[in-house]
Amino acid sequence: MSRRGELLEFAVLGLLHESPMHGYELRKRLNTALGAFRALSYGSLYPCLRDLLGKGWIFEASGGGSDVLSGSRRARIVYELTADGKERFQDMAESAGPTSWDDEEFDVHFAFFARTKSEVRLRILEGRRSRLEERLANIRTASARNRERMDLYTAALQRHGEESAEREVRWLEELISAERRGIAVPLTTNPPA
Amino acid sequence: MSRRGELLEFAVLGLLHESPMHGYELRKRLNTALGAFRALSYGSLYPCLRDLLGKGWIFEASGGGSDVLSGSRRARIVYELTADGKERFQDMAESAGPTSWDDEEFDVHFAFFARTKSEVRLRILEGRRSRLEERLANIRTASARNRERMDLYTAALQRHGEESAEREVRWLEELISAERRGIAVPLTTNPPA
DNA sequence: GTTAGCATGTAAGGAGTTACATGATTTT
DNA sequence: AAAATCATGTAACTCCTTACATGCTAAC
Repeated sequence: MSRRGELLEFAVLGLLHESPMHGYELRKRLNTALGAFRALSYGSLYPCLRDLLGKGWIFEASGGGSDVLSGSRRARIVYELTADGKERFQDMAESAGPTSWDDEEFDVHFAFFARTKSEVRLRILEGRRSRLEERLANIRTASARNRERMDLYTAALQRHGEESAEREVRWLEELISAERRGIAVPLTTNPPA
Repeated sequence: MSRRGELLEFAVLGLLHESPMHGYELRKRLNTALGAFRALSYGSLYPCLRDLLGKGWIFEASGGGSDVLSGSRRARIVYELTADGKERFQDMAESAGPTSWDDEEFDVHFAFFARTKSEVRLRILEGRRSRLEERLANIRTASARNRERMDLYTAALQRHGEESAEREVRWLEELISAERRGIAVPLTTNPPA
């Protein structure tokens, strides 16, 4: 029992793998860095951390880091990965199942691609692409079938969704061909001025 | 009790407002036409229909429609809106609260804009825009703050999210200015060849 | 001095999925 | 003859949010 948020656990382990952190900051990173978890609440995060402790994948490293905690605010609990935790993270990053192309799971996997084998990266990128192409096909047959009886706004929404999916497919295509050529990551566009 | 899926109820009423339908088809339309409910299951839909019946907002109009049901497959249950149901739908379409700019709720509201007052449409479009601009601001400060310690893939994911949000803001801007000029819906792009 | 941000947690409940149960019809 | 699609429904379970509870510090 207690299959509490596999995906959330994966994301938390991944962020802690980069550097030790306390809960409050973890939440902020989950909300911004990762596309998934736009609005994750503490009511999910803290119980998740409790479970990870129980499993022995993280431990409390409260006062020890390079973090400046001179002015004492409320005692922050800094979490760090155990050896087991690092192993679990690698297992999760290395495994690509049919759920890995779901919107949220894809985002999380992608965010940790730097610690994923190239071969697995490729499988996930391709899986994601065919998932989106499936979606596109559905939208297209649906809008062909209902052409007449659909009002302008519904059509506009569908068209917008179609365009977004098309853009993501192109993005994936770039990433896939770069991956095949052994290049790390193509920068999507020129950086903001 | 039984505050079962306000949003789902709204969407179902909206689709039935267009034309009577049975559950199976309703699900398909919810999955394709509306951006939300990409993967709605029967386990959510049928209980929802049961509740709507209980509230007297829809009724079973099984054999009566213009639908061809010559070759009898399994008896389909076709639902239709009651007068109360139409009223409820109008109330919901007309009301714009702070939740109306959430991803899913926005999509559903937008899909039914044809039956929404122009003034309300404008409020929802503007609310959605500022929600997205808020999100953009968050992403930008976060990526400025972490510039160094972020690996290429995490950065690429964030950049992609940023671009998607930017595109949606531009899309909204077109819709808003068209709405102000009293034009119905600008076609987003040239139709597919 | 009061609002906003930092920081951690719990209990109750909402909204949905998965897996199950059933069976006809059309396509391959 | 097998597989896919049509069609309806229930029970158990999962994951997450909301609302609550607490208290300190920085900015306005």
